[in-house]
Amino acid sequence: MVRTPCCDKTGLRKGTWTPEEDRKLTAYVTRYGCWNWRQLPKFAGLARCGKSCRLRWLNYLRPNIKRGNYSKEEEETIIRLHESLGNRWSAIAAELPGRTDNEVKNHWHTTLKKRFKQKSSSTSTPNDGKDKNGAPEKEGTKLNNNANRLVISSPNPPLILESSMSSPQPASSDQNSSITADNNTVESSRLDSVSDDNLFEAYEADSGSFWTEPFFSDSSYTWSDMWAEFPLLDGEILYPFGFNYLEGFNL
DNA sequence: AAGAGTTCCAACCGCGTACAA
DNA sequence: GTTGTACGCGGTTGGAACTCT
Repeated sequence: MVRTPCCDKTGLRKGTWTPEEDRKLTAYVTRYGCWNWRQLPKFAGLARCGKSCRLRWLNYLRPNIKRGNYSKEEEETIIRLHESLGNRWSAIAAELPGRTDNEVKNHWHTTLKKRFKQKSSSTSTPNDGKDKNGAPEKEGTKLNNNANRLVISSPNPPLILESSMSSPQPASSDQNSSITADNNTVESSRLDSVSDDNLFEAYEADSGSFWTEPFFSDSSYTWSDMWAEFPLLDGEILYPFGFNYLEGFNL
């Protein structure tokens, strides 16, 4: 699905994400987490609004996203939950591992709705006794929003250090951090020379499951997998908080 | 082959909620 | 209690891909 990229008045890009943007976002989020969606694009070197970054990550780039055909079981689950919850897509998607609310919603509108209508036309009206979302109006159906929220955050939210024009620290307190005091950059040689496993050893050891779980609840998907998918380009330096891109941004 | 119509889905937008100041 | 900020959710849109004529 390709949308013509364009720019809005503020210079922020809109429209289809390029592979380069995807790579930047993925590289940044997997390393530093989503400590602040609003600020993230600046540090990740993306000319996108935070909202757009969040959506792209959650609906497309996030690990373990299941794409492609829906199984019969998944479709039945969607139909069943839609009957009881209405258009609460995030709640429905929560019951379908690897599926996003957007994807579930799209699948409903493109495929299942028609099927459901055909099925129910012979029986009763589907919206009888339902609220504005199409959910049954009964006590206790109001969901706790927080319960359905995907929490992707660092236990140690990165801080912006004014004195050094520095930026949020990596999510772990890695003593061997490759961030240097003077130029605040990651040493590309280190990134280039170490294996993927070594690169994240310290992170995983330091922060344990807290840091990895939100992204890799499926243990079969690892940092190595992620970096294999989104490697740094030849000679590219990943600046931890986007110092190579800060020009033009007012912090 | 080509134009028209339809389908699919990525992405945008607006609103509601949570939370901090 | 009010205001401002950030985030999440659901509705909607736009355009490529696909199908039909």
